[in-house]
Amino acid sequence: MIKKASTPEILTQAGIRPSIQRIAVTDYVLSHHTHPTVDEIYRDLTPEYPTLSRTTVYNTLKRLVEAKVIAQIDIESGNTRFDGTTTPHAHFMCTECGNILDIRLTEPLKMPADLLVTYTQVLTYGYCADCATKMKTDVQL
Amino acid sequence: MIKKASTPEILTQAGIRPSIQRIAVTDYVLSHHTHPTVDEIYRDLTPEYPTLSRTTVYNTLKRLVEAKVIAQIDIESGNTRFDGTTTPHAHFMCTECGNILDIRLTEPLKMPADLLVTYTQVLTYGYCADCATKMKTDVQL
DNA sequence: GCGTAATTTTGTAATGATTTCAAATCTATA
DNA sequence: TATAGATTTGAAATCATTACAAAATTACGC
Repeated sequence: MIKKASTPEILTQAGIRPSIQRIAVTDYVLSHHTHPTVDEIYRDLTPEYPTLSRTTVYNTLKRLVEAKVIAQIDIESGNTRFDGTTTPHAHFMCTECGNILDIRLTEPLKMPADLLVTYTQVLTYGYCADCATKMKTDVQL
Repeated sequence: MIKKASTPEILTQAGIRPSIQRIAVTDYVLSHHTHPTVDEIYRDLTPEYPTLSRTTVYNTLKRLVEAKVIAQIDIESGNTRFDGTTTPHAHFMCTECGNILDIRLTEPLKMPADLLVTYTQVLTYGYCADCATKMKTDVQL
């Protein structure tokens, strides 16, 4: 039986001292699978942590990304998003409704052997199932 | 014998009126395979076109991307880059020296059938061949 | 060619995400 | 409990990008 590590444990293992704020931010990203932005995280945590500063959110997220506890997703320029899932997977963003989906990659990318690849980001764009069908209805294809 | 389209022709076909400035910016991106940033393009064109405005460079690049004449690469957050090659290929950025390489994709990504994918960006990071060997030497692996 | 409307360019100002920084607060430990 | 070190905070700075309105250029009818 493997016990799931608690957020403070995860932080300690990553060499990050588990302060109240860091636990809150980490918890948020690990438990919400919505690929939240800095501001979404800040807004949602503010009611419970009224003194929380945006800077702390920025600093914490940066350290979490560096420690590979979470992943940074630059799928939308000008709005960095974060992902609690760090196992390799692709992302799809619907350009119509803005939804971001996780896509399981079936095969690893074949990269030239002389490159030492440490990180890969696969970003795809288009119309999600819902928006694609809505469009067909709208234009009577 | 297929004749290569001239830059004004390319612009006209894309529905963009070929002004002097637009031709210069388009030419620059199509002929430099360095994945330039807005500022690199602006700086390099300024000597020949002293009145050129940064806004014009931004506007032109935006229209070119929309018309799919060039591609936008968001491999480095906070520094949008542009690519004259629009055929599908991946990018690799060396986090040590900053070089960006084109990577030919051997197999298309398998995406869920219910998604209508219109654009894909594959971004990879790590150490290029040169920097990887330098590191080995440095640390005496 | 000339005048007028439409388009494009320009430069400045505004925006907005992110970073910097120093003071205030908190935490660990002796 | 005192103190040093780490963390948090909030205001100010930074920097890429966008908005906007005036100036310049271009297209086109007369």
